[in-house]
Formats: sequence, structure tokens, C-alpha cells
Amino acid sequence: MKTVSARRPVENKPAKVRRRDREKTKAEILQIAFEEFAESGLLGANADAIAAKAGITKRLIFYYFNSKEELFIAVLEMAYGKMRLAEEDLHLATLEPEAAIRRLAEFTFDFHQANPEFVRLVAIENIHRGRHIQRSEKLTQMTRPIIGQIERVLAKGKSLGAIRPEIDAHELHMTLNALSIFSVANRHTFEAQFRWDMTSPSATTRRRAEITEVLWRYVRSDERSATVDQ
Amino acid sequence: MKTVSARRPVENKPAKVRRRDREKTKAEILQIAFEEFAESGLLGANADAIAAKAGITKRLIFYYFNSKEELFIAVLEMAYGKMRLAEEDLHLATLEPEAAIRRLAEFTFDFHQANPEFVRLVAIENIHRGRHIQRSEKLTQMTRPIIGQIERVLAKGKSLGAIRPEIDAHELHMTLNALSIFSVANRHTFEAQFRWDMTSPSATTRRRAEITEVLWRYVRSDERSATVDQ
DNA sequence: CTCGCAATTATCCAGCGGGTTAATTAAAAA
DNA sequence: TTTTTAATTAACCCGCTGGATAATTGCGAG
Repeated sequence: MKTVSARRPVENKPAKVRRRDREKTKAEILQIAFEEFAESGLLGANADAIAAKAGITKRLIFYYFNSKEELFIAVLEMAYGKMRLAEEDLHLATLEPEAAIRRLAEFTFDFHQANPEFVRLVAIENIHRGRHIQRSEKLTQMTRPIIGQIERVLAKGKSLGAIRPEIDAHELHMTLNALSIFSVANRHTFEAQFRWDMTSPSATTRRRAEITEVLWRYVRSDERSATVDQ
Repeated sequence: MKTVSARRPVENKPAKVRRRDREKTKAEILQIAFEEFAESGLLGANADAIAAKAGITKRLIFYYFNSKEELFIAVLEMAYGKMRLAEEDLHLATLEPEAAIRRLAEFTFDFHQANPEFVRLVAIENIHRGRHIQRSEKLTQMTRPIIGQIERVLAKGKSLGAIRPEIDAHELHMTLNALSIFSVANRHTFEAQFRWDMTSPSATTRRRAEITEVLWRYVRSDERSATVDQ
């Protein structure tokens, strides 16, 4: 029994292994579908194309996911689930307020930069008025750990006098997401209008710093004077 | 000859007046197409539906605009043109720096709030990677007067020491647009995730103030010390 | 009045694409 | 081995929709 290629251990089952595996097949469909939906939208994505790229028959998609729309929901669930996981790895609690805010900003920016397909998917879902996210038990139940983390950072910062007491966690999260998502989602129309490069490393680095600065200057307390308004 | 309704002057030509008017027909198609594209996207929009709502035949759409894609481009041109016009009415030059920045923020926010279809259209065009905006001579040539206005405000503010010298007009415009557009474009996924109302008058008012504050705090100079960096 | 042209309509068509019907086959159970 | 069940496939169906063909009609010019 000679192994022709010593590198790759010869497997018992040749070629078409991995079939008849419910979970694996579903996962593969889901991954390809994610790419297709993110690329072409709910209507633009094509069931035949998904099947072809996943190396299966179209019928199988409907066998597991019933309809294109339910497949889209499953894709959304997967994508949001991954973000949630990433957010859990953020440990802001140990940092000082300013460092925590800056780290939060950079993490969020980097995440969106690294996952443009996710950003596109969210944009697509918004075009559909959040119809699918609403229909999903899993998604409406899913908590976003990042909100709790932000709240803790704010509480600490406020008690130390480093952060303004009026700052609200949700508003902050919205502000940061808006800034961070825009750089990916509205890239094309912005670039076309202003001939402004948004994808080069230098432009991205600059924008990252800019957003971090915007966020920190927004939350930090004004040390200058106690009578700002008068 | 009694007029049943004294209000509405009886017109000579009954019912199907207003046809055989090239410009008017085109404008009507464009308006309906704008609504349909903003509602359903490039693929979702239906030529038959546009024709029906415009009270014409589908053939007429292709007679004037050749293809669905060219119609979409024409719609984009119209929509961006309107924004450009609105921007010209902004007179920031006369205002003091802080007032100008706040007014700019409020104007931008209000514009997007008042024109959600426009925001949706831009999102849709970005999903298509700005393919159409690039193809349009008119759009790639179209200047955005608001950039010049921002530059003038910044110059004035910097010379008065009210605005930080590092602030760049394009970055500022990007920041403001991101914040302002997000409130409309990502409404649905955000609301679904956080059960956070974004459409009520009170929420909108709050967000408007928040964005204005973010922007001003971002651009204003730190009066506290002259040696910020050292 | 009528001629010519441009605006408009009625009708058709072909391909695409989501979804289905029914047969097949791999693997687990007996 | 046989049976059973579930995963997978092949082939089909049919409504929808962008676009095309060709006929028609209103209007302005002469």
C-alpha cells in the first residue's frame, strides 16, 4: 500500500465524501448563500447559482430551508451570531475610560472593514425594511453583549468624571455604528461624488483615527469650566 | 350649464388630456420610477407597475429611457439634482462658526429625514457598487456646492480659533452624512435589535440634537491649552 | 384639409428562476 | 442480509418580466 502523495493522507472514501451529512451540507449551503445574498441581494441571489457553487442540487436548498426567504433569514441569523461572538471577545472592563472608548471605536471600525459582506447584508435587510429580522425568533431574542459593555464603560467613566453624564449607551452605539458602517456601506456613491479614496490603507487608517477622535471628543467631559451654558 | 362643483373649473378636454407632451410624460415616468426603485430596488421594481401607476404603456418607458438600467440612472440624476438644489439654499457664510456647523448638521439631518426614499435609493445604488452613478456623465460631473460651503465655514472658524486646524471638509462631510443617513437607512435592523424607537418625534428630536453635538464637539478647538500635542 | 412625424398603444415572446414531483441511493436499523 | 428512513438527484413546470414588433393616433406644419 504505497501512498502516492506522502503529504496528503489518503482517505478511505474517495472523491464524493462528505455527503449524506445533514449538518455539514446545511452549513455549506448557508455559507455560499451568505456570499450570494451579500453580493446580489435577496432578489438578485440565484438558487441555481447557490446550488452550483455548493456542489449540490437546487432541490436540496428547499429541502433544508423551505424557501429562499427562510434561507435568507437563516443567513442573517448566522451572520449576526458571528458578530455577537466577536463582541464577546472585547474586554473593555479592565481599561480606563478613554482607552476603553478608543478601543471600542477601533474594534467596531475594524470589524466592519473586515466584514464588508456582513455590512452589505445588513443594508439589504434594511432595504427590505427589516422584514426578516423581525420574523426570526432567534434574532429578536439575541442580545448584544456590546451594549452591556458600553454601559459599564460609561458608568465607570462617569463616576470618574471623565465622561459626560448625559451620554447614553444606545445613542453612543448608534453614533459609532453609523460612522463605522458608512465607510463600508456608502463607499461607492461617496467615492463617485467626491473622487475620494476610501479603500486605500492610508485613507482607512486616517478614517479610523478620525472616527475614534469623534467618539472620544463626544463623550469626554468638559473639564474647562463648570458653567458651560452660562 | 350648471357646474356641479363650483370649485374646480371645468376643463375643455375631458379625462385624457395632458398626453402627447414629451417632457411632461418623461417627468411623470421619472417620478413614479423614483418611487418604485426606492421602494423595491433595481430588480424589485417592475416596469409594468411603473407604467400602470404612471397611466401609460410599458412600451413608453423603453421608448424614452431605452432600458430599466438607464431609467434607473435617470432617476439617480434627478434625485441627486434635487439634493444639490436644496444645498444651494443653505447660506452658511453669514453665520458664526458654531452656528454654521450646527445649522449644517441640522439641515443635513432634516434633509435625510424628509427624504427617506432618496436615502434608500442611495443605499440601493451602493449595493450595486455605484455602477450606475459611475456610468452617468451628469453625476460624475455634478459638483456638490455643500463642500465649498463647508470649506468656507472651516476656514473662517480656523482663522478665528474656534475650529481645530486639522479638520478636513471631506472628512467632516463624511462624518455628518454617516450620522444623518444611518438614522434613516439602518432604522429597521437597529430597531429590531435594540427595541429602540427611531421614528417618533421625540426620538428624532433627540437624535438631531445628539448629532449636532457630536459634530460641534468634533470640530471645535480645545481652548483649554495651547500645547495639546506636547 | 391632409400629410408626416412623433407619441402612444396593443400584443406577443422567450428566458429566467423559484419551487415541485417523483425517483434514487446511501447509510442506519433490524 | 433485508428493511427502513432520510439525503440527494434529475427533470419538469409555470408565472413573471424585460424587452421587441408593429400598428395607431394625435398634432403641428404646409
